[in-house]
Amino acid sequence: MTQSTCIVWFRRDLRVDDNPALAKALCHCGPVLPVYIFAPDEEGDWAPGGASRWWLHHALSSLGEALEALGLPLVLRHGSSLDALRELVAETDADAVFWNRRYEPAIIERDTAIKQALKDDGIEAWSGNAGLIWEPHEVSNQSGKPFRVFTPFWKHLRTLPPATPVTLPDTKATAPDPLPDSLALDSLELLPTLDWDAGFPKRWTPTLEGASKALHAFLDGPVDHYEKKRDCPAEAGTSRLSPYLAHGQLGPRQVWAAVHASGAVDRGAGYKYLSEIAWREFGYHLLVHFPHTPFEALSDAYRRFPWEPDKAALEAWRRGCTGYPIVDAGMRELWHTGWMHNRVRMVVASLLVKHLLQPWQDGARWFWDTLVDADLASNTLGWQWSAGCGADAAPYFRIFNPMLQGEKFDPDGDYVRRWVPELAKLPAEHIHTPWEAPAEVLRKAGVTLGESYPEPIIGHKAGRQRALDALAENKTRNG
DNA sequence: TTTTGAGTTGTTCGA
DNA sequence: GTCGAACAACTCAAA
Repeated sequence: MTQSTCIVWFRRDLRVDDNPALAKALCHCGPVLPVYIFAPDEEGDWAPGGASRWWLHHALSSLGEALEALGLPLVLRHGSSLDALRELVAETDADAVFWNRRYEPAIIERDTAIKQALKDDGIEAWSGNAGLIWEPHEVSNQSGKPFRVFTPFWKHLRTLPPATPVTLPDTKATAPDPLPDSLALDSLELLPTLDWDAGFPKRWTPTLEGASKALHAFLDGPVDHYEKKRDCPAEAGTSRLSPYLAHGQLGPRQVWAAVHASGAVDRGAGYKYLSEIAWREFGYHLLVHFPHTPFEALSDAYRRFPWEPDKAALEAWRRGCTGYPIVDAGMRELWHTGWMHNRVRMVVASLLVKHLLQPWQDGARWFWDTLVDADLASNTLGWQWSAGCGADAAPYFRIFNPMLQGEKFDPDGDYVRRWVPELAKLPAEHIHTPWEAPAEVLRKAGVTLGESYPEPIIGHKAGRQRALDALAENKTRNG
């Protein structure tokens, strides 16, 4: 007698190792059908942005190869997830669908409905955990409430055993016969039509092999100097694992275990990095417990903040034409590589929401569209933190001084030179403040302010004061 | 029960 | 030049 097929529905867990849904399916005895369904309309206004889709294309290609090696071709579908799953159930006579959970509010709602619908059809529907070390509903403070401050959250996590990676069973699986039709990857049209992504392949290897190499390259060296060098954008001091984590080519459990196995924690280093993994967990904790936060401030006091939306200011920021070199370098790094160094993300965010008084949601949306590591939980947490309106927010008076940040963290100006070539010939002394450079220095460097490079979009002192005034005004309004 | 201290990522000002 | 204080309001846990 033939066994029924089990469908593995891949989503943001585009890997073979440490994949509970795949592992469970391989224990199921019957044929296994891996499927990915591209359903951007179901993402609740957070369909993958352009950079994320570019990565997704390559991640799917890589996953397809890895599954092929197991003898399980990946089937691609497009459109309604429930319809596609039902079609595949019918085509393969499947009796089970397994997947790994996602935590975005719209996806939780969709998946809950799909699970019920499949059960009503008489199909076993099961979801596992591939995306987090500690799931949001397992974690609460002593009052039984969700945490709103990182440090107690992190202290609490350290009292809990971390989930460990799942290993695949040593069983051979077969694909269903006949195999259902698959769309061609290209037909999903995930790659940009204009030539915007030209610089991405130079920076990234968006494959499973690339994920593994990036993890080990980080653990073989940079992790030991992470605490100091992670703030210097000109250096490769950070892990650069975020896009692999965002697409599930690496799971946080794997990263956690690898950091420990590398001995970095025992050497005293590594701990700071693990706390960054915990920040990712904190982002998901907040997203699940406060599901309105991708759209609205967590803090009630910021719901009617006197933002001053200004299309021209927003556009200057997006294009990297604010006249603040460190900010413009960051925005251009983002555009050209789909990624921005974390220190610089804070600086550009501070300028947008404080000096320019633009709604943080506009910045979050631009990051969403342009980051290869776009992740709703981390993006929301980061922007609400910068705007001061979220959990464990930056204090209102923390208004970054873009010149000081540049001088502190890019002292030689190498980061600015790399991404703002029109300033490349300025000496380090003036590279973060070109408007204060003597005329002769500017002339020699070939810089004409207002022509080859803009004047600051707003003076630092004036922008800072306007932000403080808006914050005072907000306090009067709300409270 | 109430109080107290501390909290990712900073800047400015005045001594 | 360096250094400490001040810049809210609220969360959380320990005392």
